[in-house]
Amino acid sequence: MSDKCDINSPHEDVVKKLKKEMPDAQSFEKSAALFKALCDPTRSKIIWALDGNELCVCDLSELLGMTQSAISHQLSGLRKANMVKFRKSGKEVFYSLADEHIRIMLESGMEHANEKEDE
Amino acid sequence: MSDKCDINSPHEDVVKKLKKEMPDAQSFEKSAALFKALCDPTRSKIIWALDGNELCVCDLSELLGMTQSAISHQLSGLRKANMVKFRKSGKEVFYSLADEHIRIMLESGMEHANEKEDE
DNA sequence: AGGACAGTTGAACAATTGCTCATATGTTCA
DNA sequence: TGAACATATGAGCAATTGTTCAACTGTCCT
Repeated sequence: MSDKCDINSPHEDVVKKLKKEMPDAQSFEKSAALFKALCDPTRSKIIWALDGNELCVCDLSELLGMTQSAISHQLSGLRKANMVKFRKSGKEVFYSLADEHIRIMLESGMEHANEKEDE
Repeated sequence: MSDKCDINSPHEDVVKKLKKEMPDAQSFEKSAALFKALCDPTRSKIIWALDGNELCVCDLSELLGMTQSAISHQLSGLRKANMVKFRKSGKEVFYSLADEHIRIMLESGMEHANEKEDE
């Protein structure tokens, strides 16, 4: 833990206030989980592609130029996080977005990232 | 790569269209980097705390109940990603948010994560 | 100068990640 | 039934992550 920084710091009050206002750990965990789905390019491509489209693993595999297995593994993670849902039809499995939030987050993330040409 | 799924798939057109519309790899990398700052609870707590407040390492360390070293390492990462800026004053180093986007993203992420009580 | 404090940094480590490869399941069609 | 296909999954592996620990830099104060 902290070696107890200067108790008379001019920031003591702010820290105290923040401690009270700070959302509980679980809230941070949840939002982190949401962002986790988007912090990997492969996953964000998948989510981008599924935005408005119902696609099978094979479609995604071709679109992203990646192994069917790699895609399937990622989808499995997104499934566990309730970010995508799926529908089986014969041999194929069609995936689509299960979460409205994640779509919105990706869209604004992509916007922001591209406004940020300053680095 | 893909073992070439059924070429006559009813989704071939969609895939073709998506291939054309798909943003370049770099765009995805950039947005992923933005989300990466937020996908870890420690980092998102730091960003939350710095939202509107200029805090020193020690303040953050006390607020989060974590080692000063752990905080410093995380800040170093956020610095490299241009997410935070800092100002030295005597022994202390004051950090603040350098990026408007990240603030907005965290806020909406926290909102969305908490609306999502359904799991 | 010397001690105390704030912060940074690098090495080390366990845990996690993202992928590949091989294999398994389940479906369609001849 | 058996071959071909779409997908899922587990083991294995290299790379990355998040933290700790110890050592270091720089500043203030006496």
